[in-house]
Amino acid sequence: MSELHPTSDSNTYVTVILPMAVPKPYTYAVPEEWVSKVQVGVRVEVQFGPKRQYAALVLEVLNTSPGHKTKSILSVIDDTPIIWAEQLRFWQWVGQYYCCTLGEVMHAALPANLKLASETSITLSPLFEGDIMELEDRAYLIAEALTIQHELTLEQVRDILGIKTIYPLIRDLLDKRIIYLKEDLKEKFKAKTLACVRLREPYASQPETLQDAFDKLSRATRQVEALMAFLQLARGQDYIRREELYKLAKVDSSVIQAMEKKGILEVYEREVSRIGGYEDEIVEADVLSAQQERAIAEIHTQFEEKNVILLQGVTGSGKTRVYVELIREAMRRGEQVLYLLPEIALTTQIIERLQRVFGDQVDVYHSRLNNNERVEIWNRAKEGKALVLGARSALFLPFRNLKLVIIDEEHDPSFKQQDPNPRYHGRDAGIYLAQLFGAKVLLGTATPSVESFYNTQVGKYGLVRMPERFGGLELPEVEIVDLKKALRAGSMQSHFSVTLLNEMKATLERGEQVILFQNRRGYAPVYKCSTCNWTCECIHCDVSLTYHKGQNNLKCHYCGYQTQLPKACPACGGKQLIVQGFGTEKVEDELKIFLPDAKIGRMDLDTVRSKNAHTKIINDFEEGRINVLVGTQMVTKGLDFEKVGLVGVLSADQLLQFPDFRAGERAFQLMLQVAGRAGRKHKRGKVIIQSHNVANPVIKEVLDGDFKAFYSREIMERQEFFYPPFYRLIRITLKHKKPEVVNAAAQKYGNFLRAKLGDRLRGPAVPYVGRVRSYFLIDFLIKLERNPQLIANTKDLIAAADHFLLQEEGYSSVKIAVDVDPF
DNA sequence: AGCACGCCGACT
DNA sequence: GTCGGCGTGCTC
Ligand SMILES: [Zn+2]
Ligand SMILES: [Zn+2]
Repeated sequence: MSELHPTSDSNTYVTVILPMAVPKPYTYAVPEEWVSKVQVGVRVEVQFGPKRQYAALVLEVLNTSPGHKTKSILSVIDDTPIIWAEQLRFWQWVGQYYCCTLGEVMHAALPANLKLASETSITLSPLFEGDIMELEDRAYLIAEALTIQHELTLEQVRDILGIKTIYPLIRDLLDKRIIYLKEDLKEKFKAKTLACVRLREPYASQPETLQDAFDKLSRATRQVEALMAFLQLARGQDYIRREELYKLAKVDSSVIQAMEKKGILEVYEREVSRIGGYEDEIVEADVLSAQQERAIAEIHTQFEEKNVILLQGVTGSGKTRVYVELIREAMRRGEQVLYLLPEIALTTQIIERLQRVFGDQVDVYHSRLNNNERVEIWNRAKEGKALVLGARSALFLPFRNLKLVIIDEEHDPSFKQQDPNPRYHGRDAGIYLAQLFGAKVLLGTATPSVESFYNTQVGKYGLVRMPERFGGLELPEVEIVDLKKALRAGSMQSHFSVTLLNEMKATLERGEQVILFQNRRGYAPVYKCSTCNWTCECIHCDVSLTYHKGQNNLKCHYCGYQTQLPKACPACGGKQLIVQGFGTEKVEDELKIFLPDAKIGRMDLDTVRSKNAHTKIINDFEEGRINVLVGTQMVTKGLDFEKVGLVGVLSADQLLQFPDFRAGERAFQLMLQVAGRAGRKHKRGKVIIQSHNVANPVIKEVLDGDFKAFYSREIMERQEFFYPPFYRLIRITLKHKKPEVVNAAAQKYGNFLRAKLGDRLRGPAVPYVGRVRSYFLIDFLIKLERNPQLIANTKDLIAAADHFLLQEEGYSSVKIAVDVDPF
């Protein structure tokens, strides 16, 4: 069963990282035959436990026996390391800083194709067209088995071949694209296109020839109708979608195909983000604005002293153009650049813009790629690809000469990984990574995070400002509507003040567009009995269910649980069930009544879920098929604002009520970001913010667009109440299916920590949502002065507390999540 | 993370 | 009597 590989000992050993949550590295012996190939950073095939094999990563090569029994590695998978020394050091920092194991970091860092394990499934590539007879013996056996069985786990492959060492072979087959990992069936990522229809020549450029076309079609009535429908559509818009034509002319593809054959129409694929939008003009402009020139010069000067610079530029100031210039310079020096964005901001628009400037010098790394594409980008980064545009996880790519890291939308909370370990912050980890490489960091945003701005104030970061919009575009005018007053005056129509409704009407009459922001999806967050106040709640979580009118059901936004609407109140039998609060769906619904002629669209998680929906909504908005767009925070990103005359924030209160210390900061950022969407080329845009609590200082600061005032007030509060950037926070969450177990565990765990931490420990406390996915939760919060020794000791203490609790009888199944810098 | 080992309740 | 539930500990 556990006999070792029948090879001679070499007295060479390796310590390896296993791609999972085991606490420490493990040591394996290296048989003579593999000694020459083994080196730090290559993967080796190892047996771990009685029956599982993994691709582990070599952390060290040792020449002395570890003094305990070892297994031998089964093979060396790679000829060259898959990561450089810098990445290994980065992994170690991430593990230490964010309190997780190296294995968890490895798991997050490597693309799936580099993480083989015995349960990994493979399939034959549908694209493989070679003759399997020509494959080498073992490859042939695998390929043959796959033609019969379609799918095999690596465990089964091992059985079929009857040998232990299979990973190098698997790697080779993956490299040659003969096999795929199972989850790979994701289709190749490509730029989104829409099928459109246009006239062929000469009809397109010479309208007078159209009569000939009609003559050609004379006997085909359906085709004549289709052509008329086409011409009708063409009067209102530049591009006509095939779907639209089908709908209006009530024809199907056969009719259009017939017309294609006759040389009248043609169907073509059009890329959705059009060329020549306002942002494009800025990015590709040959001439820099004076402000951009100044910013670039200042960045150069400040980089001589500072490693990190915060570039604070209003929406539309042309920050991207500044990045382009800095990227060009780095490329000329043969350096690598990483351009990091929040995942949702990584839209086709920005990708294509950079591709138009840098051609194939740019790679894009994001979650929509399939496994093969990921590995390709991985390998090119290792070979020195000049520019990688990516989301958080791109930090782990094996750069070797990284000299510039651009982190755009620096303030965005989605840079923080929330759930599985490592719970790292893309911006903070990016700054550390840059330091490892001696690279410079440019943080860009219109609304800096309090931390980053603080760092500019204490001289740690440089600061460069771009206060004006490119091409003299004016910043929008902001108006606050006091909902208390409006309510008293009886001038509210549901959630809309008269001010907002009138302004919307006026905007639409001028042919401009409106964006409405409400940061909550669904119809209403609460569905309850009007007689006894009973509320529909999730059966797995302690939250009320959100009513979704479109699907006519109730949904939990924490676990996805869905249920039908109750006919009567289960508590009192009452038949009067009502909603409370409102989300985007309700806003959309009511607008259809208040503005019957408006073309209303909605953009939130529910409407963009299907494959092309997101792109389609953005495209509809850009081309005017939507003139009122209702949405959640998604509307703050990727929309061309050229024709947006008005932005409305329906409820600022909901943003300000958030139960953590960042509520004010988030609200300020979101409101200014969404306000930044307003602004037309030649006219000033307008922003209306509705609030019940106009006395809240954040409202006034947004009104004035006054970041400085916001910052000064906020930073004082942070100091007074022991919050970042003055104090460091670590949140620890205990979870268990039984409330009494988690309560008792929290008691013990808290006592253990409190003995050393005293008042620095807050809790135990039931969090805002006390039960999620059937797990009961208890939170602790540790507030630490910014003293490296204290922080290091505390992390050790937490590790000790975890160990202490888990070995205590009855608590071994309590889950502990440590989150460093949680908010 | 998985997997084996071991100790208690409810079935053939 | 055994089957299988989970709680516990270990994996080089
Ligand atoms: Zn009731
Ligand atoms: Zn739930």
